[in-house]
Amino acid sequence: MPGKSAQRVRNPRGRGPRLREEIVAAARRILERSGVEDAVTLRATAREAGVTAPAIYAHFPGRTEMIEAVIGTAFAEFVAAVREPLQGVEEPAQRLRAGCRAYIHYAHEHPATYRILFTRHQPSALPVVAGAAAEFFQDLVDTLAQCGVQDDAHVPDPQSDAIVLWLALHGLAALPPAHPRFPWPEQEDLLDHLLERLADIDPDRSL
Amino acid sequence: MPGKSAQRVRNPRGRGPRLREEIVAAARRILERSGVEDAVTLRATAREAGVTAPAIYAHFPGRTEMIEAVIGTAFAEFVAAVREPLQGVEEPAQRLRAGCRAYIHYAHEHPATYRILFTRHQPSALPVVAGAAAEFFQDLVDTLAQCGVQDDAHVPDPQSDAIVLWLALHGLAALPPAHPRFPWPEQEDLLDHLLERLADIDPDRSL
DNA sequence: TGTACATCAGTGAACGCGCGTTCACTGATGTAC
DNA sequence: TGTACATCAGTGAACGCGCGTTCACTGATGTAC
Repeated sequence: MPGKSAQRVRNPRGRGPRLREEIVAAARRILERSGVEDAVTLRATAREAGVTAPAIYAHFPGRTEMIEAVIGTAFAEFVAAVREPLQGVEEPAQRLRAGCRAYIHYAHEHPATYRILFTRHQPSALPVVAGAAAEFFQDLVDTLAQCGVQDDAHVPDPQSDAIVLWLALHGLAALPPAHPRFPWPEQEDLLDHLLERLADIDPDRSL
Repeated sequence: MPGKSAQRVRNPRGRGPRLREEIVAAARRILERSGVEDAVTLRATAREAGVTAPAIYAHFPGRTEMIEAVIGTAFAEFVAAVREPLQGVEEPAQRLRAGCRAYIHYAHEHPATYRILFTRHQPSALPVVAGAAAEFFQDLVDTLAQCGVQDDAHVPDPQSDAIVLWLALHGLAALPPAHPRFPWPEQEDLLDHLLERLADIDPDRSL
């Protein structure tokens, strides 16, 4: 009854819990392949993992909790992906640009995952999610503050500026894929323009 | 078999097509009530409309087309809602502010509808949608151009500025509802800040 | 004015399907004696 | 070293449900004669 292709070998004695990770990974593959959360059924996930449906109940109380686990894992991965390219970059403007690029890049590489993280009807109550969002945002505020945005007619306010920047980033991540017939400019150009307007950072395509 | 509450009376002879509108209206109620598109099943919509499921096939080839009709109707309503408050307002900055407020207002009053219009996996191929989006955006460009954004270190570029403004508006419309645990500032303040940064418009709470 | 008839706006029963979940079970494997 | 036994990692069959869609039908109503 499991997937014909998989030919999964049963986990050895102590290693049962390993299936949990395989289930989450399978669910994430289905999510990205189909693009929609409701394709991630318990049965489809079991098939993808090469296991029968009831086997999932050894690791999750039900489908709801399985999907919550997917969200938690994905959010952690997202935050890591946005942070990773900052390693070793010192100059604030370059840090900001690198982080924003990574944000957009992740969203376009994993559109369905991004959507489940940031556009869901039922927001996840997972502490992981709230924590990760706060962490990500604090990074943004700090970097922006280091950039020392100077606007003549404007009192510096990194907190509010960071929020507006995040809002625009989300727009850039989410809107073009949802309205592909609209004549969007190049993503890179849009990001440059956005950073210029919102963080006073000159375009720099060197990175 | 129809909904107990409805007690619908059958349409008179020539007025069969009226049911089409009732079906779309019923589907939109279910969409907003549930928050998710996949709750808008053919059977649930029929129940809500006070009709049996097969009756829908007289007006739509299937569920897919029924949902497309919902999207088309909703998009037209959205564009009208954003335009309506501009009537009679002449001053460009006030026009821009009024339009943006209406945008955000619509999104928060009809979150599920906004989501289906702007965050769908499968973008609608309806010409209505592409047309309405283009129309809405052209308004934004024109108004922004009339505002005559002046930035010292910046060549005016209403087209790009309008896009960035739209991206941020979308963020403001979509992100706070999806992450309610994040400590967002007041919507109005955020919108003010956003317009100040992206359109050089001073906060004016008079309107 | 009366009646046969066509049409219109639906109904009611049925189909096959995939779903989430429950339950009793199985067979390999480590452990105790 | 051999064997009984407990445990672990699952399987297989079954349930009731709501779904999209098809099909034959019905009953009210306007129209032709």
